[in-house]
Amino acid sequence: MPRTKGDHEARRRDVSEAVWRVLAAHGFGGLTMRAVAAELGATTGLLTHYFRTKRDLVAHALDLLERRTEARPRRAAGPGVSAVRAALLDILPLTPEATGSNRIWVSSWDTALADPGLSADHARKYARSRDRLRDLIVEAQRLGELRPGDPDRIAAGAQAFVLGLVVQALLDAPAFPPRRQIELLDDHLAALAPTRGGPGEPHDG
Amino acid sequence: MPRTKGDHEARRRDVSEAVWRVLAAHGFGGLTMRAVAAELGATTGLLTHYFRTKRDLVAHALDLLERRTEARPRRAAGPGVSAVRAALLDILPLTPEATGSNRIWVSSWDTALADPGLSADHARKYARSRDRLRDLIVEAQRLGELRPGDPDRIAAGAQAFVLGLVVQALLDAPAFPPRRQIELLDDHLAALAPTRGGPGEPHDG
DNA sequence: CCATTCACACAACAAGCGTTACGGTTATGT
DNA sequence: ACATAACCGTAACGCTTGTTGTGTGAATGG
Repeated sequence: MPRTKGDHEARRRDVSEAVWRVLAAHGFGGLTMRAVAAELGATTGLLTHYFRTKRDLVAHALDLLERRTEARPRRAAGPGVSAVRAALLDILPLTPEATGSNRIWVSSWDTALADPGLSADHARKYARSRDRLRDLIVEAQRLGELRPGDPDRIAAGAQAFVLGLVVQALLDAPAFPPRRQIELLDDHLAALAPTRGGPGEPHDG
Repeated sequence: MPRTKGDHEARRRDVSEAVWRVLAAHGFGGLTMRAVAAELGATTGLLTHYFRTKRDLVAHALDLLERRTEARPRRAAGPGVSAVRAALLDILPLTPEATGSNRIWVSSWDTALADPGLSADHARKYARSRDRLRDLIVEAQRLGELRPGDPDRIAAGAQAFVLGLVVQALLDAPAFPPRRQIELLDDHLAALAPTRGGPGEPHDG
């Protein structure tokens, strides 16, 4: 019975992608039903057919963006500090696609800060990311590629650094081209390297 | 002739402070003329009397916030790494007032990213802050309290770190109380300390 | 003490918003 | 083939928005 065969969920994906494009271009302040519909080459009738309310529409778009970001192909890397580096590189806006995603997340903070529920969602999201990073750091420490120290703190520090770098790169792209972002990330990692001759050498047992 | 004597500029300050309060509470998405007027205990008639348009109103409020932030009393500190630490501590949301200011700036990124002109304003602002930080870092290096290395890069790294920490602290206040923020900042600075026995010891000339 | 002028409340405006109702078209199941 | 139901364009709704115009009261200058 459907005009386009039963891929109801595929249509919702199309709509969400239009939401992403509008958000990346005009932010939450410019996100209207009509703008999304126009971006999709359709009318608001389509939108309300697939989403009850604007809130649902945005929630689905952000949820899908998060899951897609989480499921995207990751940079391959050996264990140790190399894996930490790869995980952090995966966050930075080094490609147009990553730039778009990051733009959306940064923009979403305005709405999130005004709504405790959304703030909690974001907090959970970043806490999970921090935990994953911590595991990689523990492994790198075990291999003696990172100096010893509370891995939770090192993870929180690295995450803060990368997050701030994302913001800088978005607001001042010319000053933070990919090469510079990578350079700064490597500086940060170098500062976490084991001190030569001090504690933190590889364990051997 | 004025009802309240000629402090035209003082009234504009009052209005701007109401804007700050609305922004800190409801973000840019909740910033309306009526909301500002209500916060002020007045009507929109007052607002339009002092500002031609909403754009002017917001611009003045943010401009004033920036100047006030820049002119506020700074943490006293000796020269060297202590001054770097103090400058970075001055940015973090360690007090309710600093939390409010940071909330506003983070929220403003949504609007800024959608407008190249505003993005450029922000870029200039952060570049200036980075330059000031760089000067402090150069001095700390000269005193042998910071390891050698391109001071511009160290400044950019420290600024990114602090900026990201601000975001984390705002979105997840329970996980980042003042003590934890300071702890993480000190971790970052410790990682920049001169390596014992390596290069970077104090010059004596 | 009167004319003037600033300060601001009040009310109205058009435009744009999210949302709802409806109707025509099209593919499917029987 | 026919009934059915999903798809979605069209149009209207009530509401909120930024902005404008008008009017009133208070303070001032001559």
